[in-house]
Amino acid sequence: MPELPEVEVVRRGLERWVAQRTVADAEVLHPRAVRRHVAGADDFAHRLKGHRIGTPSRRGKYLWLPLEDTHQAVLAHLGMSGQLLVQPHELADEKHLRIRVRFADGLGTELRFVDQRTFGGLSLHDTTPDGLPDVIAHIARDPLDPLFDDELFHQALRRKRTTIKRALLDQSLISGVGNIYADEALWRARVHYERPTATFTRPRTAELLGHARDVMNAALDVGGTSFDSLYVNVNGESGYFDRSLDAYGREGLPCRRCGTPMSRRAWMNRSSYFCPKCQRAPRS
DNA sequence: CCTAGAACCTGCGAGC
DNA sequence: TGCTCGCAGGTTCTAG
Repeated sequence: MPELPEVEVVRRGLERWVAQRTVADAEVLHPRAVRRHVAGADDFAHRLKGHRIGTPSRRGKYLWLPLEDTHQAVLAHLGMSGQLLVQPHELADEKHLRIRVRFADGLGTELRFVDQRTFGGLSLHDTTPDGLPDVIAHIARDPLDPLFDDELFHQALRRKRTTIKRALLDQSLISGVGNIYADEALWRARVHYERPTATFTRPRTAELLGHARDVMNAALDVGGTSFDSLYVNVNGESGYFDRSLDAYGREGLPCRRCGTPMSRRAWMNRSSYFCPKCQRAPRS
């Protein structure tokens, strides 16, 4: 389940292995993987051909490959199970290979988009003057972005009439935080997931943001999180951070701070993990 | 306009 | 053995 740290690891891999290479051709093996490319699979493949890839960028969980000398970029989202792999030509196709990009050079490798559940995909979009694909212009900066505005985020929290975990997952307020890191940051900050955002003071917002950054940076240091074999980085190497998780997936296990058994609650078609003692429920 | 909840998708494991 | 069902979850769409 790639979240921001995993996507950044992938971006770095692409920067090393794919940037500055020219596309020879692209092959779409499953149309759903390019469903966000409205003009269709043939158009997607045709438009990539002959263009050189620039330096990959990322915002939140989106990453994109600029096409040099155009105002367009290939936008990628990994969804829940997507992988971008750089593989030797001769290696057998993965079972869930959806898109293949070949290059016009003698390096002997190709870029593959593999995705079991096809929540993710690739698409081609015009870029804004600052190089951002137009369709993700509404996505907020992520907490690891040097230009993320803490005060702006705090003011947005105060205006909302919702609860904190919902806000953390709202990509228009803050991007790159998924279910796992939301639970981790809330546990570290000792905040219950249903605390109303309007009750947040400036110091409490700052503390929560600090914990979100800490847990993401820790994951980044070890190359991302993985819970099963679905996630591997651009070179096919898994990153393992799961042993370091304090909240996510720990139902019934003792809280690492106070020893109280951790709880799980069904929430928005998924789960929230928290310590019932350290993270007190707000008065309702 | 704002917020809450469902839908999308596929493989896996539990239960019958 | 083989079936059904629940679960995983980021984003987008729809309903209220």
